[in-house]
Amino acid sequence: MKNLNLQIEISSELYAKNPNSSELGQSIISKSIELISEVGFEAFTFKKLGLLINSPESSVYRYFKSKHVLLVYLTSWYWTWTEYRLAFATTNINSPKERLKKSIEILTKPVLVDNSFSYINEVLLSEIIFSESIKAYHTKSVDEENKKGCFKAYKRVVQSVSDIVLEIAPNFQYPHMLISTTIEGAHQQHYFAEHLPALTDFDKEKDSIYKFYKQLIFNFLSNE
Amino acid sequence: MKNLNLQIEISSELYAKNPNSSELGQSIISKSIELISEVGFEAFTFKKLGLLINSPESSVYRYFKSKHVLLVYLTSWYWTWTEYRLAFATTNINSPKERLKKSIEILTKPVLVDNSFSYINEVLLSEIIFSESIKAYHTKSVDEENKKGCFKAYKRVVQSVSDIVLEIAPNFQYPHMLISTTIEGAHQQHYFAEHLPALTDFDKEKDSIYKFYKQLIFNFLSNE
DNA sequence: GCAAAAACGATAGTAATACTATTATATTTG
DNA sequence: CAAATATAATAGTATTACTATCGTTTTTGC
Repeated sequence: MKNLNLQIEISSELYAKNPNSSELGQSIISKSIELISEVGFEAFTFKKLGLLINSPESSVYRYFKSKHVLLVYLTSWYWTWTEYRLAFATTNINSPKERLKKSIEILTKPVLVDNSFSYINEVLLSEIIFSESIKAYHTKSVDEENKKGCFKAYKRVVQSVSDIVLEIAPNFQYPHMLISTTIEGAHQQHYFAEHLPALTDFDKEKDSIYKFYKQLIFNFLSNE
Repeated sequence: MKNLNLQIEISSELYAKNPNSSELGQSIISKSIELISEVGFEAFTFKKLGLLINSPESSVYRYFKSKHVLLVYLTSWYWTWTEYRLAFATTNINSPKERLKKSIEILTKPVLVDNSFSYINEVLLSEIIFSESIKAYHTKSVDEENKKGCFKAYKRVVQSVSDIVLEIAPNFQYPHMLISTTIEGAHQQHYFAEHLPALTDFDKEKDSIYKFYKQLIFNFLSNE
């Protein structure tokens, strides 16, 4: 996967000027990932970003019309990239159960190795997605942005994994619910483990979140 | 429950001056519920609230030191109230499965009837909790606020339902995960149904979210 | 290799937000 | 009824999230 030279293509709705098209644009992306993961999305401002990249705020605004749109861009990048990861992990595997298992792994475990997809640190990006992505669609402008297709990549991911679920249990009524519950749930459980441990279950072993959702899904489907 | 004259007591960490102690305080609470559910938490400001209650911003600040603290107060009120609802719904029922079922109902269905707990509109409040409560603990100040006990009521709710789960399956490893996944998941599925339907499953019947989580939990436990 | 276009940097400015501070008036309460 | 407390009215501040202008640099298309 490292050397395929894939281009993650992001819908032009999500930027004013394609950040992939210039050095400044690329450094806006890579440094904003660092800055958001450092200070959180609330405290992240284009002014601070400007200082980091030695450019004025106004230059950042030429690429993204607001910090919110930038976050939506980052989530879209992440889900497009995750689509590829899912495709690679499940291709050539016959057993749908095996494919589902691999998919659950990808959806519930944070990324640990930076494949260095060009200028993007995927480890930090996945941390941002896990802890901040909900803010990308929990706004008053969801409907409008959804119409413009800003969340297509995420929806495709949910759809493709739901399709595997339906291979295993063709009459199952809630495939999308099950998968979006798993994705969002895993993100939150990671957050709880770090900040509100009373809401989760303390784990000596690292993989308890993955194990929990794997078991949850397979138990559910086996009783269908 | 209506006529018990219960007082929901909220920890004094969550206000500068107890809003329950004066007319102004009570109208701050009731009108902020209306305003937040109307314009969303982001667009909610103490200035707009001041206009609604015919008082200056500065008076609101005497009760709550920020709009964030006010949101935490509202969620704390909701979970304290929900604790009572759970207790009433499950008391005198021997079967733990029956108690769990009733609890799931309370946790996953939005409130439809305003019991009119004094000045608080519980229907609107539950809508706020379903769509905005995540913003109360997804901040950089979680740890600090958690230490002060701001999220105790929520944790007690998760604990008490987890205890029922453990009655049914004493060796189950993930009771808190299961319950917090259900609570947060149900909230999100309601949001998805309204704004991002591709992430959920379209329902002719109204109760599909409740049914989904009920089935999820009982299938999980029956395989233990 | 040069003109036109595009991108960028530097700077200024604005409306709104999230508060804080001050003081005078009204209300409560012991 | 005096003292304490609560409230209203008003002003002010730092920060945020932008928008606007303009001169300089860089890119590009011929």
